[in-house]
Amino acid sequence: MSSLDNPQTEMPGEATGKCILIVDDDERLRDQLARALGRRGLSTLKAANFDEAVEIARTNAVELATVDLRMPGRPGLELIPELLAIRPELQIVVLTGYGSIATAIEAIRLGALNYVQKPADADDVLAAFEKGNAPPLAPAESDYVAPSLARAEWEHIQRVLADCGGNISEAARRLGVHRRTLQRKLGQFPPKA
Amino acid sequence: MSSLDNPQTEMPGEATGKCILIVDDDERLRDQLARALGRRGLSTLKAANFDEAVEIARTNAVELATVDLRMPGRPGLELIPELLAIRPELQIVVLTGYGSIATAIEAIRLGALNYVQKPADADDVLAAFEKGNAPPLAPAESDYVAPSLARAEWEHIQRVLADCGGNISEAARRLGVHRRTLQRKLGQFPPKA
DNA sequence: TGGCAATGCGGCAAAGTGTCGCAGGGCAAC
DNA sequence: GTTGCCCTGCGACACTTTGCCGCATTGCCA
Repeated sequence: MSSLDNPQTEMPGEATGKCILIVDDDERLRDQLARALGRRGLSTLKAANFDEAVEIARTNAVELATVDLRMPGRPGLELIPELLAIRPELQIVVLTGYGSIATAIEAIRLGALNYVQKPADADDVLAAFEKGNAPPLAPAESDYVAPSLARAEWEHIQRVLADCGGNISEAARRLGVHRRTLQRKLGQFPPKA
Repeated sequence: MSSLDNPQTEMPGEATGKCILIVDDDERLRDQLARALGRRGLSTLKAANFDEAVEIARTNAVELATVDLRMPGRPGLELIPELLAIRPELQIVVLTGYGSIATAIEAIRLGALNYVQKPADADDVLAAFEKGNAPPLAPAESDYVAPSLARAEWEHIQRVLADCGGNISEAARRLGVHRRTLQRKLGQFPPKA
């Protein structure tokens, strides 16, 4: 258990040393992600909304960006072409709470590199940049098999919960289940498959 | 209630008269879709796998195509660049049983126009072609609200069931629930939201 | 300091689920 | 034909989960 095999603090990857802009309206998530990415050797910049992001992109030589879809003001989807207009070489990964195939497609069409659903940690984000740069047509066969009902339910719960900033009561309302029930479900293990 | 407003048989759309290639290994679904599209004024061609699709694309002036991801032999994802190499103007919509964001992104990267999950009828497919041709970022904010747990479960069940060709026993196995339970769930109403 | 909302947890009736079994239908091999 | 296999629908029953109550505690904000 030496520090050698600790992916938390030592990440090879091509991203090391690059400058990344993190756009998210949730301050806690933003700071947490920034800190984690900083620990992996990236230099980080933060923006809470459309205008801040544009301003920072104009004045800093950012190379990577993560963009939250849902923000007060103009949505993250609109930010993608805007950022690309400023810096055409920018690699953008969309990071969203509750993701849908429709918005994922939109994001890719608009020039995003990849699309990640919360909850996502720094490693997920970095992996998304790498996968986005890899040549396409890699998808594993595992993508072709449907998850079990329990698994699908758990994933959906996690997404909505992340989208509610961890607020169980709010998530329960959105999910249309009783708070007590959600609470009990969360106490269970994540189903394997 | 005149026949005027019957979308089943009278569809305006720009697709009318075009030649569409339907690639799907499930003969029943393929024929059904072909018939429905034919009724809407398209001329249809059918293929059951990679090789048949390539052959038909070579010898026919197809303008549109729907491609199933999962087929015996080479998967539909690989078919996309192959078809585009033969006919660069071809507009391809991916039609898949159980869809994931990952494969949707791959499909778009590979040049597909859009991505539709089964169960999908002819109108869904035509709508996908139209949406794919529309400029991005027009619509869609409605995608931002999470479906209820019951709704999400129902949608997942429908996808897997479609993927199993309507075979309830098989779907139950894949979903990890008892056949009797699936049977009971299917007897319920589709949840509204 | 008093609302207000969120959290965790106990308990209980109601609803849902797993697991039997049985009868019937379609289909391919013998 | 008939044997075997798998699918389907449905009834019954024990067991689990859910909805819904309550209560105590915590954090926030005016």
